[in-house]
Amino acid sequence: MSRWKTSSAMSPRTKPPLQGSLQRSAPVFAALGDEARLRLVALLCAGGAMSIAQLTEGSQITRQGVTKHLLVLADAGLVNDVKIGRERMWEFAPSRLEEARRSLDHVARQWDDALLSLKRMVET
Amino acid sequence: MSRWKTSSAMSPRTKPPLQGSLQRSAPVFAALGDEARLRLVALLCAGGAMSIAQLTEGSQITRQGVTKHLLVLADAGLVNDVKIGRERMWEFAPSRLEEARRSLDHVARQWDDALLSLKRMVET
DNA sequence: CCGTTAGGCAACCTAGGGGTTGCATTCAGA
DNA sequence: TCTGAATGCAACCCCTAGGTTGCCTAACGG
Repeated sequence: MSRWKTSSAMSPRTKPPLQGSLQRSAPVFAALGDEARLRLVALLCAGGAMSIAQLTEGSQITRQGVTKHLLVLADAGLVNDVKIGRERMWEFAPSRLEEARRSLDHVARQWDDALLSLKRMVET
Repeated sequence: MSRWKTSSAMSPRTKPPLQGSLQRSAPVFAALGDEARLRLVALLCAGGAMSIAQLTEGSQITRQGVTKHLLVLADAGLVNDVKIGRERMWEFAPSRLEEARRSLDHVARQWDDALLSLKRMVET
């Protein structure tokens, strides 16, 4: 039950924040919140599709570890996999990351607006 | 040892990814990767400084839980706290989030570039 | 001076994350 | 058809993230 208490202490006309777009980005941020996974994202982003073995090489962790990270990224919708022969190629999927970017932009803009209206209040 | 194997399978002139700016954003993303914390960020972002009690009210979790989340956000540099009387006011701190935004922009741009050069290769 | 309200501290609990190892499987190629 | 590379699967381990409860402290407001 995610009801919002419309607290009377809040400034008037404050609409309930996070009506969804930000909330939905939480899994994406969680997936990005790990250096190993950030590395994978950057690799796939710059180098196109890669196999697990390729992604593992040059890493500290095991192939199985890499696989798990890839699954996490896939759950978050940040990567897709395609089987080619005995290999499994992983590729970056930009849509969810775009969404997350927009969420951050939205938050930042909200902040700017708040600052602006505060400034206006002070100046008046 | 985060050495990069300059894999001969990679396309030429591929510079080591994540030379730092993205890597440093991992804690920020990790901090944002939780709905409760996203809610806090949005609240502080829109409503200015708030006390712990204010932030707790209308939430599912305990005051202590909120406190812990605030500490996580503070560790990530996303919020600041100021003690006023017996209250402790928390406010949003935009700099780290800006940095994270830029990181995402960078990744997205890298992806666009990769697509572009691929397209160019195909067309040639 | 006293009740009440806002927080801090510490202990505790539980589930899941990150990582590993070992073995089974599948497919490419000589 | 035999060997080896590329994965999949499952079990296991350890530690931390979330979350709670109980109690203690500090400061308002009378």
